[in-house]
Amino acid sequence: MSRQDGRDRLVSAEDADDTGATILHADLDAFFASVELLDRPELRGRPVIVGRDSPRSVVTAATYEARRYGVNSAMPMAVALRRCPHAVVVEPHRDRYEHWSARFFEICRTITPLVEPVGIDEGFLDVSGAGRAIGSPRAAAALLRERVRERTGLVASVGVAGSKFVAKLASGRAKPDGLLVVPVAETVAFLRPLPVDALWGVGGRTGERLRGRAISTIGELADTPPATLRAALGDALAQRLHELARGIDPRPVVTERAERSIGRETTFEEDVADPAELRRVLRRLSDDVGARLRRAGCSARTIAIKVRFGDFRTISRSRTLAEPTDVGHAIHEAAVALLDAAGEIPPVRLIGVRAEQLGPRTVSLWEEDAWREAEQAVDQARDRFGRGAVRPARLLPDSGGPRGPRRPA
DNA sequence: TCTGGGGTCCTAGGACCC
DNA sequence: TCTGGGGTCCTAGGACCC
Repeated sequence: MSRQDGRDRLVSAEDADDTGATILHADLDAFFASVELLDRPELRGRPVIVGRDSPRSVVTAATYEARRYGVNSAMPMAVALRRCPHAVVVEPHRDRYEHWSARFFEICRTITPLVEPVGIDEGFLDVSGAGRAIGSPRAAAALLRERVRERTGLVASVGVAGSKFVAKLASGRAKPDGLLVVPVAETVAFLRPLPVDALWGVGGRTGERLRGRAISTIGELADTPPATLRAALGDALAQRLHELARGIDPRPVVTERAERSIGRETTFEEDVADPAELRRVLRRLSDDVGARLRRAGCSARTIAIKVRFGDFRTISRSRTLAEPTDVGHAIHEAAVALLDAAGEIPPVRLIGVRAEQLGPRTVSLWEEDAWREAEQAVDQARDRFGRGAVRPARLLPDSGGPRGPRRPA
């Protein structure tokens, strides 16, 4: 895999053959860190790490100056600071990232309406139908980079290829501040020498498993009989990887995708053993999930909890409801029942709630209606006065809260 | 070194139905 | 009599991605 510090950067010549290479992958360089630099230009040129200042936090993003010291995303903050003690640590500002992310995708849509966001800071563009004003795929990529730089001050690296997967690899190789075209005819030659970890879907575990079978490069994987691969990896993954390794990736650029789950989880600074405390936190998380379901116009059929213990062992429990819900109160009841059913548990490091099996909102018939109305009132007040303006009394510690609304007669 | 939070997809076993 | 097979749903866990 690329080292992420830009040392194996690869960009293509002006005259690279982009015939048929109609997929672009655009990726903002060191996005969160770059946004922080927009707001604090005096930090330019210094190693900057974005992350929370908390004992269990990890690196959210790092500038290239910090990456040169071996600092990378998802690394524990303590490790990062040992490697780069003079780094400047900046707390994340979600709302700023969302703002610039929206600007970025708007600019992408000036190139083509066929834009598929992937997370907050990258996306695919299908430029096969781009008009004369935009030009060839390579010209489209160059124009996109120019517009992003002019209109945001951020830098996008762009990969241009015949498929999503190869375009994504190309943008990764082009970083930072680069543009790489992989000519369609050279796709397989480009792929073969790369390590298997470069394949989409190969992480630490699968990489190890493959190397254990003497499969280290994409070329070696492409040459492995499918049956051998299936035995090692299971049917679905084996087939996907075998195709990707031979440059086969027919996935189209999709502009919209339905959400499949909505969840919220939190890690405690110190493990929590007190069941009452766990229930209170579940309340907060459940109310948040409910609010997000209502905003999305969804109801959930299944509620799941996730609990991680001090030793990092993690369990999940889920339950399908008699009736779908978008009400925090009902989500909380289900979550607490699941937690109780788990029995005696060790102290908890992380707890989370997730709403699954989402569908369009359904009208509920029972007591939830009253809860739903109460929670909608809170939604509206929050919309008017801002987050944090309203906090149901039952969320306050030790209050026990008022009694819930009564079941309709 | 000691591991966040938002997600997606896959596997495997058991229940249940025909 | 001691035992089929396919399909679907549910649940738990795991790998992976950004």
